[in-house]
Amino acid sequence: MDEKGKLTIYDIAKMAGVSTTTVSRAMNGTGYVSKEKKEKVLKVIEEYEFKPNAFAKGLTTRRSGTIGMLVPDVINPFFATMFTMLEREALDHDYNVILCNYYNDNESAGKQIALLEQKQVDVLLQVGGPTDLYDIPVDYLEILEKAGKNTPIITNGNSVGGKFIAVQVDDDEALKNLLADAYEKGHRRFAIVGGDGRYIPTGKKWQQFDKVLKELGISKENRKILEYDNFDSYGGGKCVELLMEEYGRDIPSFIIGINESVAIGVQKELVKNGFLIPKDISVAGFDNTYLSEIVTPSLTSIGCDYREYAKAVMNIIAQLTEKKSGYTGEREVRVVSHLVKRESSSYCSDRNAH
Amino acid sequence: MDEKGKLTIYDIAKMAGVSTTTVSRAMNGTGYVSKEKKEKVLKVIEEYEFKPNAFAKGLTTRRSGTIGMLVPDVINPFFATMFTMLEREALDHDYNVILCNYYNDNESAGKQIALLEQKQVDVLLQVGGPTDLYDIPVDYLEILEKAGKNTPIITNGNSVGGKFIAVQVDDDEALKNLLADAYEKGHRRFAIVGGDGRYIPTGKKWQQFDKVLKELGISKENRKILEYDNFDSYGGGKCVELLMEEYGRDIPSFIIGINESVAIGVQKELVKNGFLIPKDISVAGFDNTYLSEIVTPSLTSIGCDYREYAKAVMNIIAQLTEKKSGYTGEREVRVVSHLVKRESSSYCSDRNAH
DNA sequence: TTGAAAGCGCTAACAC
DNA sequence: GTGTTAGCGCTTTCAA
Repeated sequence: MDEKGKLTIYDIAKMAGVSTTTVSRAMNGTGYVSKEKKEKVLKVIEEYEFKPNAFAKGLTTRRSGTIGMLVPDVINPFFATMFTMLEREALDHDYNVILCNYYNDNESAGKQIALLEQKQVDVLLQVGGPTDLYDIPVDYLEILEKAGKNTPIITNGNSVGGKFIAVQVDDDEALKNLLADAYEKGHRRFAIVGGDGRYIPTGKKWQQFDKVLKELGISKENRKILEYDNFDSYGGGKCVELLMEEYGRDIPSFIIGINESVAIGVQKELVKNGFLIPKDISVAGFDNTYLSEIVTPSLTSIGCDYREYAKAVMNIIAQLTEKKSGYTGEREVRVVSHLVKRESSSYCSDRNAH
Repeated sequence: MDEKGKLTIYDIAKMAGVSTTTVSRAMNGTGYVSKEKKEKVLKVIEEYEFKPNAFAKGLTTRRSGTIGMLVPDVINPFFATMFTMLEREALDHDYNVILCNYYNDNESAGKQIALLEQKQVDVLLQVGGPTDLYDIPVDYLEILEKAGKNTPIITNGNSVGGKFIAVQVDDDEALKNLLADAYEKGHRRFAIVGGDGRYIPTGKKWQQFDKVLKELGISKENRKILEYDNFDSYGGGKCVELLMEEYGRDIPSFIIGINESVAIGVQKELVKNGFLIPKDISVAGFDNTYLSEIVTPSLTSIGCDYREYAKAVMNIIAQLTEKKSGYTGEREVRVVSHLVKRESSSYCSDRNAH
């Protein structure tokens, strides 16, 4: 027992009348231990609530049981939900998650990654931010690749040609359903607003938006893509302003925000300008966190099952940390989204206007 | 250099032509090192981007540079904001935060705490949940106290007679200002809804609500306290239903939700029932996260400066981990809240009705 | 001002 | 099946 009163494996070994090896084996289920000794050891451990020192363990095993997760902003419910579900899965595997916010500040991200490396995280998961870009900035990529030499990296965007593992959200089918349904309900003028085309998730949504509407026979000018380099509700409001500058009050009847925050900003600005939702304009968004549920009116939204996403990630991590062979699974995994219809979208009120 | 290609302090020592002791001293600023050697060592470290293994370091120093933070639910922006600000402060001190959600499940919390103990977190911070109770359940308290023998514990509620350190949010002054302003604007019938009186934050808000209104001469029946054991928007909606059951449409003109989520639920349910906010009813809440800003109408809210809160916590942690003396500061620290008025509260439309 | 050497608490060959 | 022993990579006495 050390000075702080903490038990060590030696104390347990002594009390159970066995060697430390046997204690270690009994705890971890590695190697042979007779049933009686195992029970004895486990009983002592339980009785004294022995908790092995993770530092000593990590020093020898070179595994920490810790996942480093990098996100731009947990205050955004999308990332919070991602984290929450991952953490829940991780706990089932006796993993912890160190969550790092980097506020879209690549320098801060660099510092965080260095700290995570020191702490010997078993894997680095980056959700959102630079790894979502088609072209990751070279300086940032360099930081990641250096870390990647010792630590596997998972992203939700770019796999950089298989260097990292990407677990992506696939909105294609759900977006198609959303648009088909809107068409069915009489909408003929659409817009998708906000976001930045350099980002993979934005790019994919745009492509599918354009493709599906084209197939439905919607003309180019009625399938408006409005880029606005901002992913929060402020950006959504701004987009409505821009639409009104262009069309006056005759703006598209179906507006999709590039993510949930943008869609909420769109709603707020529409209401401010006297539009009724969904009577005058229908609105939809992505991400489908609890926010879509609580805003007024509640928001039609496309999002993945976060639990499923977390399971996919944990599944990869489990494979990654099994020392036996290297990782042999896919370098790009997809988790599909679903459409949840709520109050913000409905029939087009003047289906013959256009 | 070990098999994974990672540098050790031995490699650095060799390259710099000094002993490992000197390298250690140069890195950590402990003990004497001549200027030249120090510079030499630091140059080598920088050049090879040496990152000392935190396990080995922690094994000897018994400090991890990690804070364990326990919250019921990071998806709730209140906790997310708390975490974000703490993490930012922590990073400035080269600390990381391991965030643990326990979903109001004390058993899960127990498992998380055990894991955090193994990982040798320097301090345990619990925000929300059982530690907010005037009477912490004995089984939970036992878990905490056991952990507390090796690890200092900070809560935002109960200090359990000085056993833990409590950093509390003090809403008293801001709540007084809110009520005085409402009175000024003609409101004479008030309600504070949601929450559970066994929780310290709820209890304190109730006390102040009652005290201030009494002083303003508001009768007992016009300073309604409606308990509802639920802290989310669902609970807020439910409270409006209950008020309407009791008063019909003649409900109090000024309704305060016990927290932000509840207030948002109140707003949503009022709108659903055809009330206009703030024309018919004014609404206010607590917490004042970005949600208060983005909901429609934006919500008048009372909340602390989270940055300031985080600084207070980090300040304590810094003192706690300075080995020299034990912690000598206060066992209960307060961070004051401020009132932010927004669209949801305004004049009472029928100031002479009661 | 510097370095040799002894741990920190655990795991994993290896030998029995 | 079980135990002995040699590390893992750092810090920290202690002696020089």
